Amino acid sequence: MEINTKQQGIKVVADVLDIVGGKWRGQILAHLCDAPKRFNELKTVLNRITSSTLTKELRYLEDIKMVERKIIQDTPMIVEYRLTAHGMSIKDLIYHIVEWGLKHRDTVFGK
Amino acid sequence: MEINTKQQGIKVVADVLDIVGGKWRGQILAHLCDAPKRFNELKTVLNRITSSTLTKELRYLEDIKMVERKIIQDTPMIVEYRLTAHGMSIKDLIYHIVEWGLKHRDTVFGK
DNA sequence: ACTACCAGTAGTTTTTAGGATACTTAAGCA
DNA sequence: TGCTTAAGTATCCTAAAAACTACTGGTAGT
Repeated sequence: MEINTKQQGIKVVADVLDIVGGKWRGQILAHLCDAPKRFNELKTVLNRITSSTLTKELRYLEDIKMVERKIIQDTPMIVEYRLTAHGMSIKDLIYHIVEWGLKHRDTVFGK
Repeated sequence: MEINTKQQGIKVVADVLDIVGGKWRGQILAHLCDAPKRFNELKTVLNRITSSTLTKELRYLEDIKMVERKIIQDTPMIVEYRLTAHGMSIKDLIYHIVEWGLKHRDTVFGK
């Protein structure tokens, strides 16, 4: 199982990590894998993220069609974020990340 | 398949992305998945990385026991980097990242 | 009347990652 | 007598990411 077929593989790794990486994007996607969530739900569950950062990250994920923003009701404004059909495809990958993380946490995250 | 069992899952996502994320770590690991490589081999294949950055990243990966540094010969100093037994376990994950990336590149990396 | 909730926006400041540039040591080559 | 290779170090610097602070408007609760 060769990863680097004509240098294609490695570039893709960088691209994917651009989407899923950073301090918050992976976590946001992971939370949305389980169920759609509202703005403040995400804010609560993502410890210590600020409104402005959360907004920015969500807008980015919308732009690349991973996440959908749906206004449920206005006044009081209620907004729901959910994975798009396309965004759902990330679920498997996130699952693999979690699996690896749980298995190797002691060796790697230790100390 | 629930990801967030008692908030455990999501924290792990952040931790794993810390290891594999950033501009270079994923790429370095991906290259080492295929075969051990020497410092300057990595430097060549990772386009435009600087020596100091490469050194920093490799030291980090050593610290967390993902990568092993082996001096093959001194004067001229020849050093080889390879995945540790433990580091090998990342191969599957990288493979999944590549797979997702290749499948979804058009939708997400387009424009 | 006051307070909190909801989903943000605006502007500024801090932090961090990564880049640029110059330098090192020792051997071998020409 | 330099020039090259290998694997780095040491400093400084910049651009981007994220944090901090303050504010919005309309509604419901006490």
